[in-house]
Amino acid sequence: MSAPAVPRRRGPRRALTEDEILDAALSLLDDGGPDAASVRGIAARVGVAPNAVYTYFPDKAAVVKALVERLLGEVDHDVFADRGRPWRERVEALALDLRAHLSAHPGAVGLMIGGPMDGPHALALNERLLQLLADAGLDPTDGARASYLLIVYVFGSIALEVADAHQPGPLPPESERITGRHLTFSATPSDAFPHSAAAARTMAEYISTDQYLWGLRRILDGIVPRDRD
Amino acid sequence: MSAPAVPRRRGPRRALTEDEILDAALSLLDDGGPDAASVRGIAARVGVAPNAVYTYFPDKAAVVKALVERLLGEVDHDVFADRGRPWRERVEALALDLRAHLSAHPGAVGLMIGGPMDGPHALALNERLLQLLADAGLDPTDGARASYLLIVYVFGSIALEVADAHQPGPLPPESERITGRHLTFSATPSDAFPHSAAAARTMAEYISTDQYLWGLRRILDGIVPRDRD
DNA sequence: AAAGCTTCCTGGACGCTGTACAGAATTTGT
DNA sequence: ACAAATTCTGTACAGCGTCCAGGAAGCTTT
Repeated sequence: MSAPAVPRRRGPRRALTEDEILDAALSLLDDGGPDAASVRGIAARVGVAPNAVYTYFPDKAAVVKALVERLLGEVDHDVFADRGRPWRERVEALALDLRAHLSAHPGAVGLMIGGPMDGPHALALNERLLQLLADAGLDPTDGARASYLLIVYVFGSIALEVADAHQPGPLPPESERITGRHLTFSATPSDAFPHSAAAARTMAEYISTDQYLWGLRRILDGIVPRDRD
Repeated sequence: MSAPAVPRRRGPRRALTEDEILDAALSLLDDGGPDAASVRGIAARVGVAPNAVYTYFPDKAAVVKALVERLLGEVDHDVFADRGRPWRERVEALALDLRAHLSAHPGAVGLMIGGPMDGPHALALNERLLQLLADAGLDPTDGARASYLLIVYVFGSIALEVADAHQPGPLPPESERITGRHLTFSATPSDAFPHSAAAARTMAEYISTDQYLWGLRRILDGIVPRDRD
């Protein structure tokens, strides 16, 4: 049973696997941003000639697509599929999980929203979200609409967050980025932009987890109004 | 008074203006997507040698930045600044205006969210949105948070919408894109993805103006709860 | 065991990219 | 008239994605 049972095809053994290529691409992406994840760079990292990559993927776009799929797959755990918990908690868990996974790879976020997310893992994610909103009592149409609203919010937030980083490489800690933004916004001229100048502190925190959750909860309130007292 | 009064600097007259370069860049972007908007392409379009572009902008990133700023500026009209109208209407007008302007240039959307939007026109947009939400009765902190929530939604929606286009060039009509998506989603296996298969119609309409407004209204409801009857 | 077919990887090349450098041409200030 | 400043061109370099031809490796058939 340990035998792969796969009828080995002809020709020399492969020196690599698709996964090793994706590993290399991701680590280059993390270190040096999108420009660093070149076919030549990937090949050098795994120790083959540049064009050997084309044995595993038809072109660079396919590498990117596979990488995006893999990152989406990492999230597909059932952290938020526990149907015993309140549905709001489950949505928040999913949203936080996605943000944590994706902002760990800032260079990949641009690639993700640069093309349609129509792979199997994206579909699986959508399915779970639809299930979750059905559990919340939404009818199928509203559930689907709400699902997309949430997806737009989550990916939009993450995209704007990583776009705020001024250089490639891993994101600095949140507090550091907020401090930097605060320094920038403090220079806002209060005569031309009075509201902006007054809101500098809050604007510095646009990229914070607090703002992320605040916005998410406003959306959930809009989807399923809470009781007022 | 028609005299520019600008003490012409030395050297030969400039053959172009910054705006002509941005025009060329935008039209290339519209026709052939991001790849087509190369420095060489721009230079050829305006009839100069490639490196002449560097007389007007320090590098390509500066061209992109200026182009993004210009597109944001086109929206800065006071369509939504009419403080006599209900604030919800004004937000919807802004959101629709932004979507119309930006999705007219799909190739530019990726460039827009690829970097921080911190130019003067972006700031002006933020200022007006803050003003609008202050008019709605929100306190400064909630107003700023709500402002960012709306920005995330608008730009996230547009980004996902243009990412759904499978080829460069202008977006096909909405109805056409929805039909194409419906064809795709109709193939969803209903055993593995029951909710998705059942919601295929709604999912095809994710990129529609209806869905866009539906999501926007849910967000507005979440920000300022409507009275229930 | 030998021959043949299939597959993998390499060296080299092509056309493209952004951009740096040197020089010729043009206009202004002295 | 001369000097200084500015613009644009020609050329070049390194890097990019990708294609092609060819040698090496290994399974399949004879």
